[in-house]
Amino acid sequence: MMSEISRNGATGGGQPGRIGIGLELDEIHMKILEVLRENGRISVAALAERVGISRANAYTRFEALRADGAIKRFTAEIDHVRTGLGITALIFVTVRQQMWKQFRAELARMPEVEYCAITTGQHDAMIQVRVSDVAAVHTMVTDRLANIPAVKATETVFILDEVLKRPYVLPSDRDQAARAQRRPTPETQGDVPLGKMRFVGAAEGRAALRKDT
Amino acid sequence: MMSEISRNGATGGGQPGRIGIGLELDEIHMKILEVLRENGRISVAALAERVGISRANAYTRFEALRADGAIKRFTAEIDHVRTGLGITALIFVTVRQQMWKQFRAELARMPEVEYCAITTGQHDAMIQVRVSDVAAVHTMVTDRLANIPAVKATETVFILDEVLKRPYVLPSDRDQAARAQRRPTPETQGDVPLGKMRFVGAAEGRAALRKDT
DNA sequence: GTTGAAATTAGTACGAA
DNA sequence: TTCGTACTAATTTCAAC
Repeated sequence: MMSEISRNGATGGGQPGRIGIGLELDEIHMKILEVLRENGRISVAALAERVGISRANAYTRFEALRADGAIKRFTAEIDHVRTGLGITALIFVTVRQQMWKQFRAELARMPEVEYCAITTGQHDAMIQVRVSDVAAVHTMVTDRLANIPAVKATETVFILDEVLKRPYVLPSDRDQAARAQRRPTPETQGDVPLGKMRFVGAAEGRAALRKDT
Repeated sequence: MMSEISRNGATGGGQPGRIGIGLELDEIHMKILEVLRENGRISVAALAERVGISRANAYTRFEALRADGAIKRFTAEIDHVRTGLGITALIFVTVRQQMWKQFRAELARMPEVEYCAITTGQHDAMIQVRVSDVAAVHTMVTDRLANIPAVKATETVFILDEVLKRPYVLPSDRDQAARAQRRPTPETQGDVPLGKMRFVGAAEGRAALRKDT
């Protein structure tokens, strides 16, 4: 039902961290992942053909990727609107320090939470919830989250539209985007003042896009 | 590579909207989705057994769910750290009104973007990116996003840890959480001041959890 | 909506390159 | 390692109930 997933170690960049433990991923492994993220139910035989290796090899690599953990699981993407959970919201949570364990434990008891990440910045965590109506969001925030001592404050935002959702990003995508990257002149930074990445004041002229709460 | 997905219509709650078009989802359909989101590669035969229906019935329903769009696709969940994309960041974007089309078009050209949602609140959109190191985030924001005229401002936040990621939330989960919901007293709102859901000031005593930019 | 049997396909094992 | 083949087991299809 729930799953602990890899720590990022956002300081990263330097040490290889957990990378390299287990098998080395070559180009063919990446190709396999590429196919599998688009069609998780493809047969290994068809996979072998699309990647250009023998069936036996495909079975070996497929199993290796699974055993190594590079492939964590296979899943079905579901249309939430069709299943009656058409409302999606993001709740930014400020957590009392040293009460993280409790916060995590409570999260596990909330099935409407699809995703939770610990973030830098103004808040400590972001959770994404899927519910049937806007009232359920309010209930969730005021009744359930508010009852967790670890939660100091929240800020809720509704998702109006999910524009893009890629199955899973892979490094090989970068290569395909190489040409897309060649644009007028990289030096010309346009008219957008983005020197610092954080806390660029961004509250102006967006009176629209606001229909709730 | 990219996929347009369902509009939420956050006003929701009232009209059934797109729900009901196509097939009615009964309890068994939900059970099927439940199994499939956890194990997208299970055989239909095994699925039938776990759900408690005949194989022929399972095939019929499986195909119906696929055709109807309730199941959008099957995908493999990949360990990003193992594939070399260990850094995850959220970029909140303020978009110039009436330049949304351009913004979306540019998004499609950025393979490092895994997710993009249009939100209410302080910003207009949130995008999630996966890259190999923190420098790549900076490059992405200053070189690529800054060059899009539609982008007025951005605010970047790093994800330090992904605590929870459910394959896909279903309404049936709510039922299982019914008992979890029974807690001391729902009226006792604890010590958290959460009357309004939005813009509860949340900048205090979180000096830690900050290692970047 | 179910069961059971045929046809097809998937998964395994092993020797050769 | 990877490939090709033969073998075994399982799945999917299609029929009748």
